[in-house]
Amino acid sequence: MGGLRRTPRTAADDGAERTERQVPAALAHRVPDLGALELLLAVARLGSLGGAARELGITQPAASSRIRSMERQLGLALVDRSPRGSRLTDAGALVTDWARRVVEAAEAFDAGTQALRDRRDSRLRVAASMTIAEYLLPGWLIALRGHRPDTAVSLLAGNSATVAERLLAGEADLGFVEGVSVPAGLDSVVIAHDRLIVVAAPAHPWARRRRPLDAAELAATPLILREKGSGTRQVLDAALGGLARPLIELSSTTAVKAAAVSGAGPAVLSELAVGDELTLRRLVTVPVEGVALRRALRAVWPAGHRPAGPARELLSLTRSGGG
Amino acid sequence: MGGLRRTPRTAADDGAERTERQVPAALAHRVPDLGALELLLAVARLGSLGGAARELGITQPAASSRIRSMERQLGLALVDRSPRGSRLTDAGALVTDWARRVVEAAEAFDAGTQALRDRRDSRLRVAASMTIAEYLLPGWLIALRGHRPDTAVSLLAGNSATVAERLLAGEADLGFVEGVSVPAGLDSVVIAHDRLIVVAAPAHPWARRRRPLDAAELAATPLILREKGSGTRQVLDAALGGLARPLIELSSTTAVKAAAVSGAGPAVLSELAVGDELTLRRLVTVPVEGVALRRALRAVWPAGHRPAGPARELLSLTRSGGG
DNA sequence: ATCAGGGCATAAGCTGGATTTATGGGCGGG
DNA sequence: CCCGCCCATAAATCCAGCTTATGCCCTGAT
Repeated sequence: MGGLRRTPRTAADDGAERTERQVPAALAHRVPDLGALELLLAVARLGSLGGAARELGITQPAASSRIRSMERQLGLALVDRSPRGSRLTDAGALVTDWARRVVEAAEAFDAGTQALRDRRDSRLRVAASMTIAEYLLPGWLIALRGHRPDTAVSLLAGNSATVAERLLAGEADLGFVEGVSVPAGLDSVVIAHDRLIVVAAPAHPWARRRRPLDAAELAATPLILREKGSGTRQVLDAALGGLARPLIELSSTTAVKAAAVSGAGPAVLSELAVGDELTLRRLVTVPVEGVALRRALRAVWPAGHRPAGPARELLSLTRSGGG
Repeated sequence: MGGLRRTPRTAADDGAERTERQVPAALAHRVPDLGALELLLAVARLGSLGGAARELGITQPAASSRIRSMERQLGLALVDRSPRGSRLTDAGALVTDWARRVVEAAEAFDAGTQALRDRRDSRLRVAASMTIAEYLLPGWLIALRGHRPDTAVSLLAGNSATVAERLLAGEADLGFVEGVSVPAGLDSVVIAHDRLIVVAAPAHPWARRRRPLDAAELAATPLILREKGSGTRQVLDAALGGLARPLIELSSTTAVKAAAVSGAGPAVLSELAVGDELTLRRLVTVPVEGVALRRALRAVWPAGHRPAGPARELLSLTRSGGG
């Protein structure tokens, strides 16, 4: 039914010599598409298939059929239909909760890509460091959309220097940086804090360590690190007195995570970046003491030009946020 | 193009009297489907369209066309093609990071629904309280799948009493509960901790509160709560001495969140449940002091029957996890 | 120099899933 | 007792994505 429609030719031909993948079929074949998940959320909220259909701008039979095929695909009864409405089954309630998380991630994706696209004619131009753009900004944009639905936002992501440059050139209205120091010519306010943590693959000796690492041990061990100049690296170098020894230097958080997961060595990363890896136990935190790995996340703007209008709105959404 | 194909008839007919929705078009029309996102991740990892196509079991032209149409849909150049491979553009790297979060949520969805479906013939039968089933278990299942790909797991979600019942009836091998006490006849181990937090809509007076609430104030104020008998409610009642005053009682975490977001009043919820609402600032935490709102999450099993085989495996994955 | 190989693009044909319109059957309130 | 809301089924349509079949580009080896 919902599975592979036909054995793809490539798989049939060289299946013998190909190494078997962990995931036998693509995820997309086992997970309903976003439209179906959205529909399910609407049904849960409104208590009726027809109502959900109206909200999404499709007809009632379309909604009915789509829910039904989702139930077939999952092999689960999700909604109890009755002549006076539809309610979620127990399984349906749980599935809907998981679906909600997928949809929320998709909303963040949407908000992010939209900002990346709207480079021109936008009312609010934001420049942000990579970590903030990656992990925090989409959520802020969704919140902003909730308060001011018609504010088009554009996003430029880069390092602290780029952010400062754009702000000073008048090409951005508000910036976000995570470094240790505020670039010259900018005013700032701390909006949140973030901690760097030491992580290692579960098989690494440090993963079983009880006694916290101290600065000397950390400085003496070669680590998987972001490149010099990144916000993360700056903080670490400052905390250790410029001594961090790189095992490898990589240019993205993702690459650092991947290297650490593969067991190449311990890494230092923002706690924002490793949530999933920790809960999946692909990485383990290594306790550390006596090292100042907390860092401030700051909103910045050209000195003297207090944010106004949409920029002020966004700023107020971010302050005292998470972290 | 990717947008609305045609104005749906319902929208054309009664658009005038319908209240305008926040979201003008369905999310699914603005976000590439999961297959495309998976493909993008594969391209990022492998550095070639053809390689990604092979990994997903499709042909190279299909991958090429799909990436291209995703770029058109998003209005962004995501990959730099060259005669010797493809690399992500700067925008592409950011988009890929956001895409990864969508795919991870989809993986959790898949792991969860699969466990819900595999009720029969599974090698490991898990019973879990709602909160754990909702927020933690899918991640554990993904991790377990990584270590033991062929372990079929079935999930039964319920309250603490149900979990105990199933374990004692031999219908489940391992359970997870979040209550204050361990049900009779079960052995247990604490695998993590969770805190209950008091939240309110940003417009609520408590949202601006600096001085922490104390137990007396909390007990004196009507709160949005889960029903009596839920793990959350048990902990709160115990912490306040059985005094929690309900403003409304609702039967799911989701319903409690929705009520709190809508401004009906303050609510008490697990911190696991409100991550997104806090970062989106739809809810704000209210500081509390002198109330023991920390609770243990426990793995449980029939007294004397130490988990073995797959159950032991899963248990070891969950211990010293997050929290 | 030349050729093989990996990588990407374009074109044409096919298929399946999702949608729409049209219609029918249950249940409950005025 | 009938009207309204809700859901299901049936038939026709349409589009998005897939496959096969080629062609071009670049690189590195012979």
